[in-house]
Amino acid sequence: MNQEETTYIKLREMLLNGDLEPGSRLTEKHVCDLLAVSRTPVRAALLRLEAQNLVIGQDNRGYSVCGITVHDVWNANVVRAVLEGAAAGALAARGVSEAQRLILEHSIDDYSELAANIELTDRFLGRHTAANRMFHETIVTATGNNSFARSIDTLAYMPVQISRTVFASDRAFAAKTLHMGLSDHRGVLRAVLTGDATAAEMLMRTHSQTALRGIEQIKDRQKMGADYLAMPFHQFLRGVSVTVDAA
Amino acid sequence: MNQEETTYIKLREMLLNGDLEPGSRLTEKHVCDLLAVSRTPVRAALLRLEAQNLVIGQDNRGYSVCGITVHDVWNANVVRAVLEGAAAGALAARGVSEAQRLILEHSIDDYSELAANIELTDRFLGRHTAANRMFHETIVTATGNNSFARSIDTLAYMPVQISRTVFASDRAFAAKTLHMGLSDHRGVLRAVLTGDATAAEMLMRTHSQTALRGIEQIKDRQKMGADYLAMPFHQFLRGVSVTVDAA
DNA sequence: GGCAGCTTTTTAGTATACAATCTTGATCGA
DNA sequence: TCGATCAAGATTGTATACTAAAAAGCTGCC
Repeated sequence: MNQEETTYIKLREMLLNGDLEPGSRLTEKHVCDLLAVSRTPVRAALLRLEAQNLVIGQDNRGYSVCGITVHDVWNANVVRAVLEGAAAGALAARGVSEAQRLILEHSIDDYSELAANIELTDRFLGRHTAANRMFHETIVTATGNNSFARSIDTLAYMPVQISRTVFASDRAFAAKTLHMGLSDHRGVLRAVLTGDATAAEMLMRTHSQTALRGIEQIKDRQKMGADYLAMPFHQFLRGVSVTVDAA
Repeated sequence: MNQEETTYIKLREMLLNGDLEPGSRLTEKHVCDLLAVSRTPVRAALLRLEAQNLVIGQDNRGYSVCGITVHDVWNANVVRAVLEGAAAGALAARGVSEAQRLILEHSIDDYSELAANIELTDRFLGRHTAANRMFHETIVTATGNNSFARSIDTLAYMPVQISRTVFASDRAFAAKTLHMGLSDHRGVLRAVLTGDATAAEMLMRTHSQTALRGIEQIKDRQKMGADYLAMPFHQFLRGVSVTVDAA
């Protein structure tokens, strides 16, 4: 793989992990030394990261690390839920093809199997993420309006991280979320298939808010204060003890 | 201004104008010759344009010009309307500050003045765009959730172009749109101030769909076939004869 | 005449030298 | 002592040479 790509990926990883102090300056030379590449791939990586609001650049002044707080992720998920809700509504109004219906039903079958036999293994978490993702992405892409997909892509990354972390950290919460998620998916699909756009939108929006329940669950369990929303997101997640059984 | 910025702006202008054949390849050297700059600022500009989906890059193969059809703009505006609707709903639920209320009312006053005395001058169109923009942007930013603003930013550019073009091309349509727009804004503000989130969302979503009426108006007036949605957007707009009175 | 394989050419990826700009700190004067 | 001005250093902006890889063209064989 070329360096432009690896530089981008490594730097993004560091930013999302919180390895770089939020708000601190990030000079090109600093990144060059850090990753042992020349300035050209570094500049490319920084431009891409700026478009994703992970860093912010000022003219002739280089870049600063954007701090992402719990509140930012909360806000992003609110918007994501709105968009996924609208996509479900649009899909109900438009109607689904036979192939799309099969994919949606298949993802629900997978999900159902998982709900019947909960484990806290990496393998299980991976299968759950895949089934969940298949349902959500199919709803969105099946609308035929790729503005939905593009807008959601930039918002979904962290909310999905939450779900996975909370799942892995609390068996009871995982079980509850899994069963509710299953019934949510079924409800959305029913509304979509019967062409009830209003119901589909409302159900999907509510369902996609689930990540916010995950945030509140973490807050309560860790006995965090009311200012937890101002915490750097990576720090918030890092506080959660994850217990994954051996697969 | 530095070349990185001017290169980006000029190239974006050309892409949005349709000066470059959609689907055609766009090599770095080609752009260098076109704008008489070296490859460094060109690469930066292309990376930024790729993030906005105006060009698409393949590994080791450079970039291609993304063709934007009328359908793409239609889809973008559907999503924009969803987001602005949700923002209005969120704002109604959250409540507005005194300062925000004043700005919204002021923008409506401006709008009202314009509706009372319609002209088709550049100056008038500029004032209308400003008043309209002030209302929409304030609704969105006042939510305090900047994920709304960021998502909408990437979607609003072309829909706004439509409004302006249709306005300038048809006095009767302009008058109708202006009066409806005024009453829409008033309705949204009333719902927001009374805290009726459901009404605010619905009214704002419907209102933001106005650009789609503009598209249909152009289609009908130009007597275009059913396949107008597949047309390149710039070509679609270029077909509209704009008649602006001397200011 | 068509096609495989080689060669040439084009083009993106990378590194780096140099220029322009901004920051920082020191020095001089009031 | 405080402030202004200038110099030195750091950092981004720009151009360009070089490298690697892919596309295009060519040649000779079947």
